[in-house]
Amino acid sequence: MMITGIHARATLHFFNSLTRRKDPFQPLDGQQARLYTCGPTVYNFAHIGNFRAYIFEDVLRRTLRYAGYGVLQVMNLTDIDDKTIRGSRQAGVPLKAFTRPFIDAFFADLRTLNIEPAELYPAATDHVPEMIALIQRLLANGLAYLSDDRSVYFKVSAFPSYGKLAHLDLSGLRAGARVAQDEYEKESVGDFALWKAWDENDGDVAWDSPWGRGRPGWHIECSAMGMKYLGESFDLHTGGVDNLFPHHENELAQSEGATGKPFVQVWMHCAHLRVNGEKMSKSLGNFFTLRDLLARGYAGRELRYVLINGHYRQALNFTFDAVEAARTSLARIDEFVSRLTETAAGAPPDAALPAWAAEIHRQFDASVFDDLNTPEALAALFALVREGNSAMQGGALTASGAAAVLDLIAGFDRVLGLISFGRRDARALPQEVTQLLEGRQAARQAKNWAESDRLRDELKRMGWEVRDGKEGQKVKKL
RNA sequence: GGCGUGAUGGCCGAGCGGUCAGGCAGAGGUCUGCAAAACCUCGUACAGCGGUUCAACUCCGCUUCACGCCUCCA
Repeated sequence: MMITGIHARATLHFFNSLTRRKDPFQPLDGQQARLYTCGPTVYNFAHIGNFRAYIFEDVLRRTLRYAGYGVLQVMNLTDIDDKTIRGSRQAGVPLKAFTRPFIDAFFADLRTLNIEPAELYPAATDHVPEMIALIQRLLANGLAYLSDDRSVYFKVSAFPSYGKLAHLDLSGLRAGARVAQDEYEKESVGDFALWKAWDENDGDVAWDSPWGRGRPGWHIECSAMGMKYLGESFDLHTGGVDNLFPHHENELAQSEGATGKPFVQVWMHCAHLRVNGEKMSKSLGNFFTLRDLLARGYAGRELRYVLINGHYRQALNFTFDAVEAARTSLARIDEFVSRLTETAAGAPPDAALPAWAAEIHRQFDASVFDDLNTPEALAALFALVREGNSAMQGGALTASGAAAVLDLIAGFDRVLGLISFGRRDARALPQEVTQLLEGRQAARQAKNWAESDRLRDELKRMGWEVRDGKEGQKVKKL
């Protein structure tokens, strides 16, 4: 790929939830971005709103690589939590057996959406010792305490900067209904569980610890696994906005409380996907899983297009009209790539792009490097489609020029991930199609338009679209 | 109540103090036997009211409406 490498040391800007500003970004070690992305809780199929976050993270890691950085990404699998435990008990199977199918489905869904795999997918169940060790550090630092029921809580009042990520002042926190049941175990309402003593709802999901049988709290999982694989300080931590508080706030407090070092350089959060103006969520029940949408005949890349057609920090309203529009838009891009490929005819790419393409290249890079502005990047892509088609139509694009533009578009797609997957391979035409085309060719030479149209209709019924151009008939599988 | 986000043309969706977002849909045109594709042209869009400014969709204030977080949630 020609463009690889020329972006080395590109200046990236990301909006940091911690500073609430767009800040310039550099990996701490100058080379490799270490990225922690909160993964799925594997008690059910993920929905398209969840995938908005995973696609945002995918665009992030692709952009980092496009910019010339290495990426080490960790995405955890949350398999210890109230819902996975409840599910496994209801199903009457061990926890690992209960979560396995949802983990498999999750990975299948990632492939459907052309989401690049992370380097590591650690599961909470495999990291309980690390979590216990971290809790011990917090106890030693006076930031945690053991309650009467042998649970361990984080002591928020002992960590003065608590609330700095979510920008919340918890001094006025009032006890809500949910909090009340634990209240007399905790010293303060804002305190949260690091270790939960076993209770009957946990069944046989329990681990031994210095404090007795029990299980880790949700937040400690990400701190422990993040630090294990990415170090005590790393570059980027992402998730949906609803993770900002309490989850990420707690993670930050636990991690910095244990190490005394800054935990994460940049926190990034993507906005919600809405349906009918409301957040799409499992608790509201207004969600579509990827499977639901595939069953309706939509393709992974069409959904991916819809999800990157809006900026990640802006709420996005999911509509079927938008998916239909995505389908048409993608067809136009595919058509362009085909024409370009034909024009290039295997020629080696020119060293320099045509001037118009070079300008679009600049625009594309500026867009994605500025806080992942994918809508603008798509606009640049369409500018390329328009200018390129125009140039080819006017015979102004040489084979080598077309090859160079093809390389450029392939470069764009390293970030967007829309073009190079989900397209049907060109296959040899079936015998009967070839015959009909030959018959049609003869009819056309005889200017027998009625017969020509009839054969075109027949081919269409068989699922082949024919177009007539200067070079003769072109056929495409519908 | 606290913190925060948003209101852009039929739909989706960027953006900036002063020449264009972009896509889809629609209208007209070029090309074509026709069709398709492609290209060209076409929309008095920036919630309302004030203010700042030579100039505001873009900055400030207020109003209205919508959405999110405030210990399940991507």
